[in-house]
Amino acid sequence: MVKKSTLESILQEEMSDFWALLENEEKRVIAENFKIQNFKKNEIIYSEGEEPLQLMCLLKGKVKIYKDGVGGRSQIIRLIRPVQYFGYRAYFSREPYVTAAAAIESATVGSLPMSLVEEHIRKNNGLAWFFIKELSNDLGISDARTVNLTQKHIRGRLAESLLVLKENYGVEEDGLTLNIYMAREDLANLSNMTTSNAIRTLSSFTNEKIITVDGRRIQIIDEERLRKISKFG
Amino acid sequence: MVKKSTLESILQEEMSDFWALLENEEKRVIAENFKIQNFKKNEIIYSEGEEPLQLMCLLKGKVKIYKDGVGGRSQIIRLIRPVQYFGYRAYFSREPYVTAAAAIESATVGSLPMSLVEEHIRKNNGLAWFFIKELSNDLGISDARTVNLTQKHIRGRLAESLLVLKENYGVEEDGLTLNIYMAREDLANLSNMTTSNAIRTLSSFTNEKIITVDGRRIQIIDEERLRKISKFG
DNA sequence: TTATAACTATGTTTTACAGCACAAAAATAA
DNA sequence: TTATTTTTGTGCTGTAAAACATAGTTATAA
Repeated sequence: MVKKSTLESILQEEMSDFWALLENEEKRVIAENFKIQNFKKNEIIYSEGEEPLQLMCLLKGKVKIYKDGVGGRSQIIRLIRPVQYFGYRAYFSREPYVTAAAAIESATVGSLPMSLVEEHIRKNNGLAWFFIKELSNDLGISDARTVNLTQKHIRGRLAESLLVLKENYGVEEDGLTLNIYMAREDLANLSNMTTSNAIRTLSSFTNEKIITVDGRRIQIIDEERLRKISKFG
Repeated sequence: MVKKSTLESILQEEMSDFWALLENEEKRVIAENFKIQNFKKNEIIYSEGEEPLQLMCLLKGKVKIYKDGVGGRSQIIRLIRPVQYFGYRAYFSREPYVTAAAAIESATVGSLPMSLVEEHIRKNNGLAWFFIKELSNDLGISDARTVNLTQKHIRGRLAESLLVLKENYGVEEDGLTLNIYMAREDLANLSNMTTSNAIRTLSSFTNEKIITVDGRRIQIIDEERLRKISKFG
C-alpha cells in the first residue's frame, strides 16, 4: 500500500461522494491539483463580478453565499456547511459570479480548477450526474425561498430562518442550542428584514417563550410553535 | 432518404439543440416515445405536489411556472418561451413538483418520459452537459430574482418585469409593443405586488410617458428610463 | 488600562404598500 | 340582444415594516 498524501486522504475521506465517482487515473490528476485554503471569520472567499475558476468544497467552518442589493443591503442566498460544494454554478453558465461568498466563522476550503472539473465531467458520467443533482436541489430551494421571502411576514420569515439554521447546522449536545452563532445583521440578511426588526422579533419570540437568547446563542424551545409561525402568520 | 414522421421532424427542427446531442440509436428510441400535447389558455400543465414524469419542451405559446403562496397569492417564478425545456428539475431531485405550470396563451408542448431522459443522460455526456448548463442558468436567474423581488420597490419591480418580458418574448414589428399580452394580475404576480398596485404603477408609467398602454398591449417608449427605475428607485 | 469601534436593544416617526370598497369597462355566456 | 362574470381603474384607510434616533453593551485595539 502506497503512502497517501494528506491532500489525497482529505479527498478520500471528506469528499468521498465526489471522490468515489472518479476513475483511478482521474484520482491522480485531481489529487495533484487539489489545494487547501483557510479563511478567517468574515473573510471574503469570492466577490460578485469575479471570474469563477475554482470548484470549492467547504471542509470546516461555515460559509454564506450572498448578494449585495439596493442601498447597501445584503441578502444571504444560501448557507454552506461541511462538506458541501460551491462556487461552480457561474462557471457552468460562462459568466462572472453574480453572488459573493464569505466565511461566517473561520473556514477551511478545498478547491479544484473548474477547467479540470469540466474536463472530467465531460468524460465521466457519474460526475456529470452528481452536478445535475446538486444544481437541481439548489434550484428547488432557491425557487421556494423566493416565495417565502416575498410573501411571508417578518415573524414568519424569521421563524423559517431559525428552522433552516437548525436543519442546516444542527444543535449542540443539549438538543436545543443552534450550532451557529450569527450576528443579528446576518440573521436579518438571511430573513430579508432590517437588523432592528430581527432584534425586535427575536425579543418577541423570547417573550413568548418560543426561544431563549443569550448573546448569539439561540435555543429553540418550542419548535412546533415556530413551525406554525413559519407556515402562517 | 427515408420519410420522417412528423414527430421526428419536430424533434429535429424545433428541438435541435437537444436532438443533435443524440446518437442514431438514441434518436430512434427518443422519437418513439415523444408525445405532443396542446393546452388551452390558462390551462394547468402540472401542479405542485404531482410526480414529475415528463421532460417538457414548449414548442408554441407561452407558459408560466408559478408557486402558490400565503393567502391565495401566487408568485410567477419564471416564464417559458419556445423552444425551452421545463418540468425536469423536480425529477432530478427525486421530489414532487414544488411549482406549477400553466399556459399563459394556448400552447403546444412536446414531452418525453424522464426515466428515458435519465437513462440517456447516464450514457450520453453531451446530454448531461446540456442539463448542467440549463440548470446553472436557471439557478443564476433565480438567485438574482430573489434579491430583486425582495429589495426593490414597486416601481423598480414592475420596471424590471417589463424589461424581462421584452427580453423574453421580444417585441412586435413596431419594435415597441411587447409580444405578450398578460393580465394585470399576472403582471402583479410576476412583480410581487397586488393587482391594484400593478394597475396603478402602469398608470404612473403611462403618465410619465415611459410606456403606453392599450388594454393588454404595452409599448415600451423610454427603455432607458425603465432601466434606471429598475436599477434604482 | 482606556479608547474606539462594532454590535445589540428599544422607542418614535414615517411611508410604502396591502386591503377594501366601488365603479366602469370588457369579455363571456345565455 | 341582455345578463353575468371577469378584468381594469381609483380613491380611501390601515398597518407592517423601514428609517431614524439614542443609548447600553460587548468586542477590539491602542
